[in-house]
Amino acid sequence: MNVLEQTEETLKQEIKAAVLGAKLATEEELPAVALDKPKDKSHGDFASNIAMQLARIAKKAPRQIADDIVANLDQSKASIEKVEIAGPGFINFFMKNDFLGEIIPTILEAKEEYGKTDAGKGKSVQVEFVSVNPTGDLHLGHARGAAFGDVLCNVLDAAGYKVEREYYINDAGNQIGNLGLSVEARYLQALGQDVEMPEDGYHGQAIIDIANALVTEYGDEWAEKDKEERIEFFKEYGLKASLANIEKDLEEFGVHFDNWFSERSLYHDDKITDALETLKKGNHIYEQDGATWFKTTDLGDDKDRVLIKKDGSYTYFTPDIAYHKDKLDRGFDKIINVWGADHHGYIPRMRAAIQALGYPAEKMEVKIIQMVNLFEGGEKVRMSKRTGKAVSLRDLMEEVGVDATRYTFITRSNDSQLDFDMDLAKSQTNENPVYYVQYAHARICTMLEQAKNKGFDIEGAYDVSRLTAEKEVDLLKKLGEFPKMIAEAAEMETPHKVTQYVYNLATLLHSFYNAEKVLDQDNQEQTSARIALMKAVRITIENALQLIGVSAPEKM
RNA sequence: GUCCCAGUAGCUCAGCAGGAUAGAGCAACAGCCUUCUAAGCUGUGGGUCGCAGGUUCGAAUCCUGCCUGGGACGCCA
Repeated sequence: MNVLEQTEETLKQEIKAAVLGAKLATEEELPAVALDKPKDKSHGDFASNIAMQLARIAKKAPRQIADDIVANLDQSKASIEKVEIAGPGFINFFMKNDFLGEIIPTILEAKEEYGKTDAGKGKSVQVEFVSVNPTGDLHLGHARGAAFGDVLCNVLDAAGYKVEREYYINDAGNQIGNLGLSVEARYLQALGQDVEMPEDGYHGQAIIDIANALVTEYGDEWAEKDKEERIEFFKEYGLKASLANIEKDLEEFGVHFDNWFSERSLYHDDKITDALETLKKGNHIYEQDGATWFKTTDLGDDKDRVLIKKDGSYTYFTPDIAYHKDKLDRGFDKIINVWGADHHGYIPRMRAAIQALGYPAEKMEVKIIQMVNLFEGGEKVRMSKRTGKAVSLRDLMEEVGVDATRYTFITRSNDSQLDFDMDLAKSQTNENPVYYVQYAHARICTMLEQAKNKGFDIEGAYDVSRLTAEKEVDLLKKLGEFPKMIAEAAEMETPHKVTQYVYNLATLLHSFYNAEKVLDQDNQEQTSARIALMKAVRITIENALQLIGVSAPEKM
């Protein structure tokens, strides 16, 4: 627990004691004491709405209750400077700023560990994300999902959860057959033959590249062979090549998976028959029209779903149930699926499956990533699956860069659609928030460099009580919030809070920088205190950027 | 027709585990570089929080209905 949280906790205890002391409510009646940070500084450091909440219980006017509470408050214990009652009955607490003095030593001590907490209490969470079919490149939408999933994992990890990142490889369905046919067509085209792409073929550049690689490696050897044998070979070759591409792109994007789970393994390990058996035992299965059905309507879905088609093959759903059973059987406290918006309709049936498998529905959580609209030159770019014309993750990394791409994706809530403006993301101007934050970091680095050159002792003793200027106090308070912000982002699964936080911190830094001079030969004490502050800000910015997966440059 | 997401400043979006005068960036306007990086700072203007009800001491936030935009509703994956 850091200083700020400790202060808050003590204050809560004192308020509770005061309420009980004033006999406004019994222990059982007392609602949880909540403190929030007022937006307006004139409302103090913390505000409590407890008086309003007690109005009904105590049968008194909120302001009267607030008076009673304040009268019973032992102000010495919680390092309170001043208490005010305001508005309809808010109690505003102004804290003695001495508690802020702890923040800098805490940060300088913790370094890259600053921000981490045990808020998650070691609970295990598995996050499955990206999981793109291995049939081509990752496009814009996948990139958003990748960034979101990865940063969510970073945040969960920092907040004390045990996190596992997993990619589910759909290497067993029809799409792999189509992949084989697509590679074949491209291969024969590369050899100059006039063949058409299959109906549900994959038109992306990635397949053309794979076909070209085949030509380079085998020449026209495969054109001569038996068609069936050829397609079988191309299937496996295409699968391997696609996966390698995907993994390479993701690694370059800074996304690393702990586990790549193959759908095929579910067949080999009899996991699918096991899962079906479990459903059958629970009486969730029936036969109709020559197919096997899962009665998901019993569990909140709006229609029943086929598991085994008339032709005897499984639907996509069936191995996916087995996959989820496998995940749950592995004993995670929670599994999170990050899905594209086009899959949201799939949630009720999966939730039904979770329950039919004997798990509580809440074990699985689905985060839906809304669509990304691409803008270039002020125009919305139309993507076409058929022609394969789409902006890929690779394009983004090459044209925009990893930092700006990741940052941009994490600025918005996952359930808002996102306009991705290529020109803006590429621009190295003040319109682009990622540079604004990185600039703050680089600025501090330059200052510290200068301090060294000018002979200041940047490792020496400092007296934090010298930091009393308004902008210094603002910075200190913001720095103190960092661990709590991470814990909140983890609990609410809202990684975009991190970009918001670090942007605000950068704003305070820039503002401070313009108002105050750090290095002052005539004021050594103030200088050492400010150097320590700058170091703490730098560490916090770097840690925040680290969570987002964005670099913290020392020079720009 | 059913379901999901969104609707907040001119634009893009935060805020939505109910709280005080609704925020940020961009755009607009006016200032700040002989001084640690001007990719920066300071200030001004800008709002029926889609609409209508309801719950509440209190609603952008919760509930219901409607409107608009996007998406999903396969024995495809």
